[in-house]
Amino acid sequence: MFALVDAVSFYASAEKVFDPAIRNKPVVVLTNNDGCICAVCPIARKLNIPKFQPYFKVKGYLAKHNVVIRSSNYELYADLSEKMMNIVGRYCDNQYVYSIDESFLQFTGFKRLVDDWHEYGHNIRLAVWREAKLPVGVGFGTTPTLAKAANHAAKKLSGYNGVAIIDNEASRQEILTKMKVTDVWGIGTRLGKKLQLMGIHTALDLANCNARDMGRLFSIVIERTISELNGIQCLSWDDIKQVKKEIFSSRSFGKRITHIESLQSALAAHCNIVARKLRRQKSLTKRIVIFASSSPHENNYYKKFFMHDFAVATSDTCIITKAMNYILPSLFQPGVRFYRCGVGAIELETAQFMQMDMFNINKDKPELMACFDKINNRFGQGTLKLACEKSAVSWQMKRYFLSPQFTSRWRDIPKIYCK
DNA sequence: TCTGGGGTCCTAGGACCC
DNA sequence: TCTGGGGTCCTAGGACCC
Repeated sequence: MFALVDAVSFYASAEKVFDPAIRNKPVVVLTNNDGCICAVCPIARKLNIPKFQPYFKVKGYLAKHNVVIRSSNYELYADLSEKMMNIVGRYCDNQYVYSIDESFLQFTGFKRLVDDWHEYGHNIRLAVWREAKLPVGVGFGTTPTLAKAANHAAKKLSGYNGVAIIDNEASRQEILTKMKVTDVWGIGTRLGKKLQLMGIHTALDLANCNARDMGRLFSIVIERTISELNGIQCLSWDDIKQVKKEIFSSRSFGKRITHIESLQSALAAHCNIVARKLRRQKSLTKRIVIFASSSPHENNYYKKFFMHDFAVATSDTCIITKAMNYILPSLFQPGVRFYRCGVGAIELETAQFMQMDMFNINKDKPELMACFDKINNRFGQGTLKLACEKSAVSWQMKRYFLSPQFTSRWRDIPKIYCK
């Protein structure tokens, strides 16, 4: 048995945790640079506010309906996420945190312990609400894809009230019939349209297709999805938990950049993030890609990238940043109004089986990096950084509607007034 | 003033090699 | 004289997710 636990519009709910005044109001959260809407709370959803629309296009509509607007407060979300995951983790010895607000649980040998999954799911919901003030949905299923489907039912279909279970043919049919095919995990709008033309409208329609034929027609992904919808497990626990095959860090700037120093500062920050992520999943990279571009919405769209190969795979911030600095002059072009840049680690290998090079001395400093991580994890990211990262003032993202750093800054700590 | 997110994986097609 | 197989790697772009 699998379960998927995730929060109801996590970012919007997180904004409500320390601000009871907005709990009963429509709230939306914007992406970096206040670019698009990325989270819509259930109250705001009733106003038909579309997700991932540019903010400036719906500004007027939001103002008209007194919608509360917040910029993304990642410091806050990261803390609340950790808190939520710890609570959920108490209910299963086998948890995988899949994204900032989702975690998969795998229950093996729980038959004797749990005789009512429904009650168990509600216990999880109750605990998260009581301790973290976050609403979550819980979906149980015999495969990861069915757990995802049940989670969808728990949150979006009427009559489930936050918990849904697919553990027999009746419950499977009932839920899949009520789901649109595009609500299935792995089926997006593009594939959805093609399927509609084939007369496949609901999740059950899709489940009833021949997996092999559909696989030939589309891809291996859809083949696995169909099997999983039929209770045949294709995604093993190890698949879900698999380490990333590539790691990127990129961001658009708060304002356009025209100086090489600013670009260097931003790229150095991305090198740092990528290297940290590599170390966290115990990977090394053999090759990185460094890229920068102007805005695709403007004329003279400029877009460039460069690859760099390492003789010995690495996760060392200093080595990766050095490669970036080497590439930087070729990437930069005077006159271009840079809008975005980033760093990607591709071709990863596990740190456990490090392949050395006979003619190159390994310059990694694992002890230094371990110390670096320890200090930054304890005192906050950015406490220690390379000099060429400088400060982010020239390229920092716009966050006009930022809520206080309730959990990560002393002066923002919530205050309770007693009469 | 002028505005448009970020991350990961898969696939098709071409180049190249033996 | 002219034709033919099969594998790997690279790259751009597509698709999906939250």
